Amino acid sequence: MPQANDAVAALLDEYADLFVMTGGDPFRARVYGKAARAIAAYPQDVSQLTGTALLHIPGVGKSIAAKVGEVTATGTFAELEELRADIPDGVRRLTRIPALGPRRALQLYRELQISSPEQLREAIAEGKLNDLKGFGSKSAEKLLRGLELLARAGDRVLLNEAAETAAAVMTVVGAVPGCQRIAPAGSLRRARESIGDVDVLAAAADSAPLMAALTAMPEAAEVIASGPTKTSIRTTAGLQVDLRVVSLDVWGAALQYFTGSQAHNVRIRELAVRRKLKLSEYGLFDAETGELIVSRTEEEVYQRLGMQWIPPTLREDTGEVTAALKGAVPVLVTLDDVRGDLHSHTNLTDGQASLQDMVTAARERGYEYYAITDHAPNLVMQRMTDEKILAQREQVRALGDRLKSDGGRPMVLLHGTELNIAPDGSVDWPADFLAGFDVCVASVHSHFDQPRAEMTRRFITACENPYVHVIGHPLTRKIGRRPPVDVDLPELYRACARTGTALEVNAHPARLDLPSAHIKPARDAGVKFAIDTDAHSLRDLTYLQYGVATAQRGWLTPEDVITTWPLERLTEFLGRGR
DNA sequence: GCCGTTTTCGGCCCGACTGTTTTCAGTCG
Repeated sequence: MPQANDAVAALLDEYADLFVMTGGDPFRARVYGKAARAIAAYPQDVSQLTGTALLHIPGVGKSIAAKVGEVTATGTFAELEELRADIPDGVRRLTRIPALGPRRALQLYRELQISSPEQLREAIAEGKLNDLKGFGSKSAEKLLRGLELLARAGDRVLLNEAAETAAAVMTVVGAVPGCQRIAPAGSLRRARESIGDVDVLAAAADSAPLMAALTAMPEAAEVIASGPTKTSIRTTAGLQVDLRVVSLDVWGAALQYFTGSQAHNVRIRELAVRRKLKLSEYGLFDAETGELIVSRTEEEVYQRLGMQWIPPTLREDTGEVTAALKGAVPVLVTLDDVRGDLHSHTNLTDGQASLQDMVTAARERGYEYYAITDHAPNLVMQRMTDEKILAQREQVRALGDRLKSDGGRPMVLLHGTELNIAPDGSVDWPADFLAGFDVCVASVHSHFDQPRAEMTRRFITACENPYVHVIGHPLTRKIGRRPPVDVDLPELYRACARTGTALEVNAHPARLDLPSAHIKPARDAGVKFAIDTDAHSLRDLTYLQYGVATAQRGWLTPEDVITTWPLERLTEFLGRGR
């Protein structure tokens, strides 16, 4: 989706937030938020659209279209600037603290002049909140926990944002004459769930024009450091980007070195030393003579150290070096292995796109099967009814039939739902109704704070429901924003393995849930996985890659992932126990 | 502010939970 749309959407979102803070009509604020999401998901660049064309975007009327035009012309709009003048930016950041919403954030600012998380922490420590109306001891405690979570997330960004920044840098720097190769490195290449700074490695005989291209980018707000081998900038979005340039003949050694992780590199270099070798970003050398042995490719470097090449997603020093020495590195699941998606939404509930558009986009991705799984009635805000979901089923069946006969790429449509796991483990519909679905994902959407024993019981009850096939976003965390639920994981894994219930690897970059660290233990307990996008828009479908990378970080092979299986085998899995 | 009619203004995803409070505001999904 066009980048201009993201920028416009961000401003509308900010306006909606500030508008709510100042006590504005919440319905009006909601319209801005809704328009922002629609614009972010809109396939055409809104800065290129005329006023009347803008009105075709759902939720955009005359007033918002005019603001979009103003943003295109000036980079902002007047009403937003007025609110910005009233409320410091830090107050909006306060609302990123879980349990602190817009109204109380503004209260903190108006009554105690608190305009940053740091100031809030101090105020709590000094007991200043004690005599503030509406804030009791529980509030202070909860805010402190929220502050901790926020601090841990720090200035790190989600994987997709880092990847998009890297892509922009690679497009610009890669186009400079003399740039022979360019690739992402660091934690981005390893696909960690959040990224502190973006590392890009390039090869060129002369680094100067590449560095100049980076610092000249309009997104470069600040040049932190600039030299012949490394240049660092901070983007307008506050993200640090490091560009390193090496000569092409040391590409492999440099890529290995800058990909890390640090722990992995330490392990590898220790191994080199024991073999009377020395490994650096410039190559693998004979430790005594200093003679260069290999440096051109990563494969050569690993091979000369007596081990298999290790996929970047495994380089965390969690057993991959030992495996590589034994020739036992698993053949990891790849994007090409994935045959379908079992979790997606349409605008029947909270998705942005129509059934037809989602299906068309899924088909273009080359899926063999694709499931529509809109929300179920117990998530009341979604207003789902039996009638609506059954009517959708008719549409899905009809569309599925058309796909078979229109001569296009074959893709089987599945009709499912995303159920809500109630605090007692029950789900929205009784067995006879659930039996009508091809696939049921069941997820926790509320009551995140249940004690471990209850939460564990809750999940196990859901697993034991024969109509529940997949547990969606199992830990329900949002990276940097909401902690995972407290559940006895080994118990959960045992229940999944016993009942043949798959755990989802939710591909959304804000979720990546089940988190990679938990995937391998679950796999070892006999659990199968579904890599799903949980797509709420056409763009979300492209996030599948992050789910695959997360699965790789969990050492998964295609055998472990039901969404890589042929339809026949998948169908058998979905039909078990009935 | 947008939408869809009821075609000119009323309704807008709705309910539960929490912590605070004596009846409810704020937050969340």
